Amino acid sequence: MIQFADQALLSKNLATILLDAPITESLDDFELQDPNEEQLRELLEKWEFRTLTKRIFQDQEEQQQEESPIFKSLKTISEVSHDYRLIDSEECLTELLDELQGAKVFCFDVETTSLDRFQSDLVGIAFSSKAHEAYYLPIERWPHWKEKLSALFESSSLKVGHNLKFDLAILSSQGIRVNGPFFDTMLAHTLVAPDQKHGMDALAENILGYCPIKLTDLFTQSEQPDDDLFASAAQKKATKGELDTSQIPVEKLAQYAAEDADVTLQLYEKLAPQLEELGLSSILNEIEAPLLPVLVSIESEGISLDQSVLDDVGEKLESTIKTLSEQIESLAGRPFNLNSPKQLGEILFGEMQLVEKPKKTKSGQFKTDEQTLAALAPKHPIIANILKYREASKLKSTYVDALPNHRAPHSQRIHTHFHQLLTSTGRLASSDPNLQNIPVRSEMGKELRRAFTARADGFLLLAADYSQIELRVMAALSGDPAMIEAFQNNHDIHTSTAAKVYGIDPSEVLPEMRRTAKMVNFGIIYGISAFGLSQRLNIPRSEASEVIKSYFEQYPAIAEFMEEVVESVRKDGYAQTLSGRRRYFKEINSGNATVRANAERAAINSPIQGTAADMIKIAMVRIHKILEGRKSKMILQVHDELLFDLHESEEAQLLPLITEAMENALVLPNQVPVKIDLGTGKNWLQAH
DNA sequence: GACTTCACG
DNA sequence: ACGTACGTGAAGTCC
Repeated sequence: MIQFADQALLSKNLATILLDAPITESLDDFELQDPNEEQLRELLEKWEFRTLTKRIFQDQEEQQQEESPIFKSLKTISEVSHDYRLIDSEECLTELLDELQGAKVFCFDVETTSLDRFQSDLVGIAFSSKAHEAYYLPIERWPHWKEKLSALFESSSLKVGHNLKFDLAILSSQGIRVNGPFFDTMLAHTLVAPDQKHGMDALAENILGYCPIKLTDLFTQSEQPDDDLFASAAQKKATKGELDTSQIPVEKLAQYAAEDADVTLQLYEKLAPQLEELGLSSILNEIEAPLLPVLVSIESEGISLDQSVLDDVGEKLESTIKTLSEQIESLAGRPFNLNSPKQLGEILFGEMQLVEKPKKTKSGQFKTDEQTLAALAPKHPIIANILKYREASKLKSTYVDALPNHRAPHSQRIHTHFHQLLTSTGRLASSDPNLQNIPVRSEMGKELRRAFTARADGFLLLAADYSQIELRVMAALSGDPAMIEAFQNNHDIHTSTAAKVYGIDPSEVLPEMRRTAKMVNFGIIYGISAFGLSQRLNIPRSEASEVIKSYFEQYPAIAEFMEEVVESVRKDGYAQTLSGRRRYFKEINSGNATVRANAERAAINSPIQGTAADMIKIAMVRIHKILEGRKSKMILQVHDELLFDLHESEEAQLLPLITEAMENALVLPNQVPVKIDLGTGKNWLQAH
């Protein structure tokens, strides 16, 4: 029941507060002068007690005022009622199970001692299947919790959670099998509003108008629970250590955990229809949600790292770095920090004056990137040494030195984090460590791939790559007959392009021509410009223009496709992949030509890169099912490649199954075939 | 924390 | 006249 002491005062202050608030829809009808009780009630229901008090408190804190009348009056408003229960008896547990087993949808949220998925203990699990109602089960008090709950997790109910990858990882490490379907409110919100924040607190406030208790607040000790809310806000930065939830009294934690589960379920109820309205449900239901357990599995498997290989490569790099530093400093005439682009720029262009007018970066420093330096190589021997130093130094610090620190204590393997919807195109991203940018292009860099090995004797690494996937996607989306024909006849696409562009027979294509054609093909995917191409190929812009013109004459449908994408983004505001994944471009109609051109290139690239991402994600889901119950495991995804720890006994059987799953994950339009290259070996280098 | 550079697809 | 290839993450410097 909502009550308030001084209606007039309350409404005035509420209006002030709410005008700054993100939820404004209900304010349109809000009569500021004389709000009636009904309107206030509506607002209060939307915002709830804690959200309001938080805002008022912040306001008061900023102005360093005494406790305001509004503050006092709000204390008299009762919270929107909820029923959060600590499961401390068999009766209560039975009640939970009865309720959840009958529910088509329920939400759960695990509480742990740490955010590290491999070094945290399970403390408790909260459940909710109805708004404003939730249960919290403390693991400590239920030694046989697995037997009690396993059927629930294996049920076919829709499992809702926020950042489910974490919860699934924790439960999986406990040996609990959790069956889908899943609905992750974080993923859902990322699809619905990619530019906003997706943390639960942000969502609770922006979507539900509700401000949940912060976990950090539970650590502040207080004699009077009533004052916690206000005391903790004042000292919110006081405690920022380990968030070990097992240190919190169970009754307190129960309220927090239950609230999270409750809020998450309420978020699901809001987000599911939004997703449906935008036509994004199938992306979540058919691709991203099924991918969750696959990523959990990949991350938990990890990959073996052979330290002796790293040591060998590291030693070589070390001596290269030492020799080169000495040579460079002697050529420069004085010692300086080789790792500082600023200092290097001053040496090369300030002191040595290698060029008339050196290129500058945005902030006015001398440019010293590889492209700039490579052009200066003939001018002075120091340049070649600097480039070699840069390469060695990069390999040493980013890979040789850093990778071993990521070895997990429990497995001695490397477990990357995959970010499912971080990118704007739909690709995965990998971090801590990033295993999607392990060197392969340079000879020295390649050697590092020998350090990534099969898990044990009897296993091999299998690399399965999509061949030219983005060009195939572009051929399919554009429907260009010439490019489609090249793929259907399994021709080398760059040679074929060179032959067309130069008007010669494929047999007459010289390596240089093929190289140019390859750059053009890539350039097209990136939303080509004559300037960009001329830079990469080191040719005059006029020449680049000619090549592009000839390209579009040979592949007219590709030119049309590019225009159509830009046109539809101008009209609808977004580009989409074959599966309907969207990316919005608000700058597509910018008055600034540069900004607009950037948006246009990104818009052209999006459906291509994004469709390829859709395809491999679907393939991963399919392959994960195929591998169920087998020794072989999927262990990595690198955009167009999947890496497996393959048991030798399963090789003959699995290779065709994996190939089929990848080839047919997403059927491309216009009969464009999809091709897979396979390779095996004891390490990642050999597997290619 | 911004900036620069460079590893990958 | 302007200033671009698309998408990422990490390490190092420097303020």
